[in-house]
Parts: sequence; C-alpha cells; structure tokens
Amino acid sequence: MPTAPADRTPRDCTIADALEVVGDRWSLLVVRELFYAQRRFTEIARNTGAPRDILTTRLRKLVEHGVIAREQYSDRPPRYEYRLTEAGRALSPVLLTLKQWGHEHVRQGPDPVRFDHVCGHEFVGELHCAACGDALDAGDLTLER
Amino acid sequence: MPTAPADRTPRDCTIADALEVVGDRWSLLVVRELFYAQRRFTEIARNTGAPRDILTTRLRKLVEHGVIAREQYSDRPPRYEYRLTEAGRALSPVLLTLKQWGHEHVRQGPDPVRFDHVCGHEFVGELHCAACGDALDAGDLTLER
DNA sequence: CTCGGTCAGTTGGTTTTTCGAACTGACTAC
DNA sequence: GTAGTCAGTTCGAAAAACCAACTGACCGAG
Repeated sequence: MPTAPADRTPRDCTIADALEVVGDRWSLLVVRELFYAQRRFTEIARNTGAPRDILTTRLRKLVEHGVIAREQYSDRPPRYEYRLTEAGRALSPVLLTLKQWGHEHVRQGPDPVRFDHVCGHEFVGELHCAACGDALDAGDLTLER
Repeated sequence: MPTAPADRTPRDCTIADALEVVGDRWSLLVVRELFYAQRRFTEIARNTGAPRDILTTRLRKLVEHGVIAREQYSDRPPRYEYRLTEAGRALSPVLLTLKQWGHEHVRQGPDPVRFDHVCGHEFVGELHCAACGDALDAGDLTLER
C-alpha cells in the first residue's frame, strides 16, 4: 500500500465554517455591495464583476445561510432585490479589517473608498478585548484546548 | 446589438484587492495553520484538507504576495517550511473577526478553539475607532467619496 | 400599437480549475 | 535492504466558472 488513503483530517474550526458560507470569490463582494446599498441584481453584477449565472447561485446560497434576504419590490413584473439580514450586517468587522489589511499590505496608493467615524476622523479599526478594553497586541493571545 | 458587451465595471476597491490575495477556498486556512505554528507542507495539507497540488500553487501565490515566506530547513534532502511574514501576521484581525462571525452566525454549538487574552478572560474582539477609542456601532460610519 | 429599453434571471457550450490518488527523489531509522 | 518521512509532481476525471446570448414580463416614447 502506497500513501495512506486520504490522510487529511481537516481541523474542526469555526473559521472554516465561516469560509464555507462567505469564503468564495464573490460572496463577500456581494455583501460589500449591499453595505453600499446596492440591492438590485443588475447593480450587484455590474459592481462586483461576477458573471450573472454565478451571481444567481451565490445569492441563493447567501439567502440559504441567512446572510441576505430576497424581497419582492414589484408585482407585475415580479422583481426582487436583496438586503442584509442581521447576520449579514454582522460581517462589517470582517469587511473593515479586510479593507484595512488590503490597504496596508496589498494596494499601493490611496484607498478609493474611505469611511469617517462619527467622531470626525477617518475610521481606522483597532481590535480590542471586549473584557478589559485593551487594544489587541501580538502575543497577547494564548490558545486554549 | 443585443445586450451591451460586458457591462461590468467592477468597483475599484481595496476589499477586492485583499480578496485577490487571500479570497479563495484555501489561503486563509493556510494562514490559520501558520498562526497555529504548523509550518510544514504535510501538516498544512492535513489540517486544512487542501489537495496537495492546489496547496502547492496557493503557497507559491502567498509567497509571491509577501504573506508567507518559504524557508529551507534541511539541506540534504532539500526541505522547506513556511512562515508568516509581517503582512501575514497582520491578518490576525481578519481571522479573529471571521471566527467570531462564524461562531455567532454559522456554527451551532461551542467553539472548538478558544483564545484567552492576557487579561485573563476569553478573548472576544471588538472593533474600535483608533482615533477616538470608541467601539464601532452600526451607523457610526459615513462613506466618503 | 410597435420599437427600444429595463430587469432578474436562464440557457448552452467552452474553458479553467479542482480534485483524488498514486508517484518521485532524496534522504533517515531500523 | 526495507520501511517510513517529506515536499512536492503527475495524471486523468469531475466540477465549477465563464461568456454571450436569450427569456418573459413590463414601461414609456413616438
């Protein structure tokens, strides 16, 4: 017997679970568009660049997983648009941290999109510990179990 | 002329740039493994579940983009392992927020992996505004440009 | 009325990518 | 010298992505 048959035992992991839902080429871009209040199929297709048929299957999958909701906005002809659910809105920290990482480590040049915080300054996110309130620092975390 | 030829003009977007680098099925899982200090090809393949040939191309791509580094740890036979670069380590907020979202909106049941903060409590991340220090709240952000 | 346009998808055919599983080549340990 | 380790490579098959055109229901202008 050569190599053991499939010696792969993927880790039981919540990150993997999350990626199962939004970890493909288009889903997070769809969510981004909904954050930008583009709810219509055609707009989402245009702004993400996703092929229309692929977009169809992604939207269905996101609906299935409760990230977005499909709502009829016209009877005759039947027309639908999409909205973020609570779970979808909860993805904002993921998108914001991704954007920040992209800005600091991928893109050269200024960010084409900027967010301002109510405090008046450009928003730059910092991950804090909800318990003690301190900003997260490398090495402050220890793995349990 | 029927439908206009390719009426898709993807948004110029830093999130999209970031996803270009780590937005496929396996890359973020590879980064996760490196966070867990699994540096070897075989370990990464086992723990992520990625097919070995795909893993090869992903690792090369991540090296190309400066997320990880390939280092020789044995001369004869030549053997290599992988390490996170500074840019790779900077992905921790992305992984942590993804994990948290997965925990709250995808997975049912307890998280198989837990992080404890130096303060003694289980780490739960909260995104704060770096300028004013306040925790991010829905609607606190306004889109500029 | 008919012509052009809008809109949320479908359809069909092709190209790309993924995938599984076996195989390499250079070693080490027994 | 036989078995095992390890970082990949190779092969063929299956799945997914992709593109461009097409639908079917409507609207508004001429």
